[in-house]
Amino acid sequence: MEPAENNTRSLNFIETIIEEDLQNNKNNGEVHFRFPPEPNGYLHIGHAKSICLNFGLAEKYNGLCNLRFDDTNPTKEETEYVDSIKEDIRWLGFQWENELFASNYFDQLYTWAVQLIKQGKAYVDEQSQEEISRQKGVPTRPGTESPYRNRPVEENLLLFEKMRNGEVPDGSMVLRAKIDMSSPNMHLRDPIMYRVLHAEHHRTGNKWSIYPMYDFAHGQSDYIEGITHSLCTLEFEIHRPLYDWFLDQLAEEGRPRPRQIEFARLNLSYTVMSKRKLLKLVEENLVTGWDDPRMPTISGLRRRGYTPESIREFADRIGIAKRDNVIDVGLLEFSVREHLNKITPRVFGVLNPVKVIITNYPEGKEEMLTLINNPEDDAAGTRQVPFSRELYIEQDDFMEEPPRKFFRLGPGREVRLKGAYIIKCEDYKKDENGQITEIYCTYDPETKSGSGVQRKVKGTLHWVSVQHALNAEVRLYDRLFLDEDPAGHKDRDFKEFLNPDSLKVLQNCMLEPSLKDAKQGDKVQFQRLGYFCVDKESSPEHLIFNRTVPLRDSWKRK
RNA sequence: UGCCCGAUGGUGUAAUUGGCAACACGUCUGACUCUGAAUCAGAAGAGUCCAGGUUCGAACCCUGGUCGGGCAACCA
Repeated sequence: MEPAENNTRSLNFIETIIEEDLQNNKNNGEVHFRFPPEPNGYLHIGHAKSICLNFGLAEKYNGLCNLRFDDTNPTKEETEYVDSIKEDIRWLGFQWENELFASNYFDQLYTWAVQLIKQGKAYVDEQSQEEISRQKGVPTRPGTESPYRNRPVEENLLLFEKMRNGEVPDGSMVLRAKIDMSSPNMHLRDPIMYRVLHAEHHRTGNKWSIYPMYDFAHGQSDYIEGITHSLCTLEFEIHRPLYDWFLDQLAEEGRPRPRQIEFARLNLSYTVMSKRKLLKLVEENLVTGWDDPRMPTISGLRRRGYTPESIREFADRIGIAKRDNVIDVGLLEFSVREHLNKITPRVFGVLNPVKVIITNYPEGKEEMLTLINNPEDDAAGTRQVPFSRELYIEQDDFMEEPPRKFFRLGPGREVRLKGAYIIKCEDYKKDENGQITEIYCTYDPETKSGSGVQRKVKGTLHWVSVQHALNAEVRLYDRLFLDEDPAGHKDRDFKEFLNPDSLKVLQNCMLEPSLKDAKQGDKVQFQRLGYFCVDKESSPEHLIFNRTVPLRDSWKRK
């Protein structure tokens, strides 16, 4: 196997480590990863980065990747989240080797805890939370030792037993590792291993009244599963000495010993990424749910019309490193456009319709015109679109007093109706508000598309035949926040930066009839406008399209 | 004022491990165009946080600073 040889792309720092390990035949040349979400919320694009990293590395180096739910805190975790997480990972296109739970290891963890007690390396502390936290000291000053720190092993054993048996109330006791209260690393100041929690666990029910803390569970879970490279985000860097300390006590010779490696989490401009903040948006109904198309959640992006391929491509583009970063949301948008451009059929949809009447086109006549479905994909074929005397075009495509560089319709101007004819604006009608109500045009029968005419006009418009048009609702989504870094302001709440126009709902949009049977999730390009997909709330009676992302627009930008 | 990380165009990531900074997004030109899209061609934009040092040669090594992030939950 020569992973990197047919790929000239340079390695990121984690791949470099892995290839070194492989070369040294560390862990018998095997690599095993895991993605370890806590089932306390929905996955977001930041998790996607981690998923793509772990599963991607497993694929690249012919290894395995587990899915492990880090479910050590029953007060926050729910099955609903387990299910959504699995769905999202599968949707992204990855398959885990084993579906596991940290709670699978509660017995083993308990055994290890007892072992540490017996070795005099753990003790039961009966002080209050406040007391313990006070003794912990501050980063710049050492802590002080608990009065219970040196109680006899037998007593510790007995008390720990009581904790497990549910004989003591929540918060009354904890099991602590005996390490070093004066360590400059706060996490080494006798960290808590177990707390008493009389809570029902989503998997173990009421079996336990004590639950291990992250630090006592994570590394050992990795070890049990034979994980070789345990990848996590930077905030766990300071935990690594503790991760290693537990393994030093418990790991046996000859078994793969996991190595924790930290990388920088993803930050995206114009959004927030913390589960807490996302939960807030959901709870306060500032969005419609975890899968609101404006959310950076996987389910939100899916509903918005993103493809798994585009997200994986994005994850690939942003790279892996250790420095803090903020990725321009434009890069995400570029990634979807790139994919959608290749795969979506082009269709006509008029979002803000205004009627065009072609005065020299026979009344009652209609013809079927042949349109190319996707110029990027010959296999996509063609479709028939009805043309008739009365059409809808976009309001934006007509101006009473257009500037020179406006290539669209205006009094006396000519444009091509895509796939149809060149028309000329002869007249128009306004209502009392100055709103254009009807535009009168003549068409040139000699200019039918495909007839070989050479006459050129600068502008090309999309259109929909009035009598054949499908009525639809279209939801235009924009970024959720107006500020590049809504969570980055010390004195302002991130919600102050919500974009009031992040959703515009348009009714009575006019679509070409081929969209009649569009199904949930179908993706199309409304020509000249953007990429859209059929929302889950859509029905044949009431079509609803979400705008995934607009087309690049070098006209509007000026 | 402790400890741990980090610092390369506007944004991200690279640089064959010491050999005169590359790629992508973005921006700007232009070509093409029956999508002002896509595509194609080109341009601008950093001299690698700063100051020393080692070296024929430093983004890479050393020293000292500066700035940014993280760490004081019975959360993960």
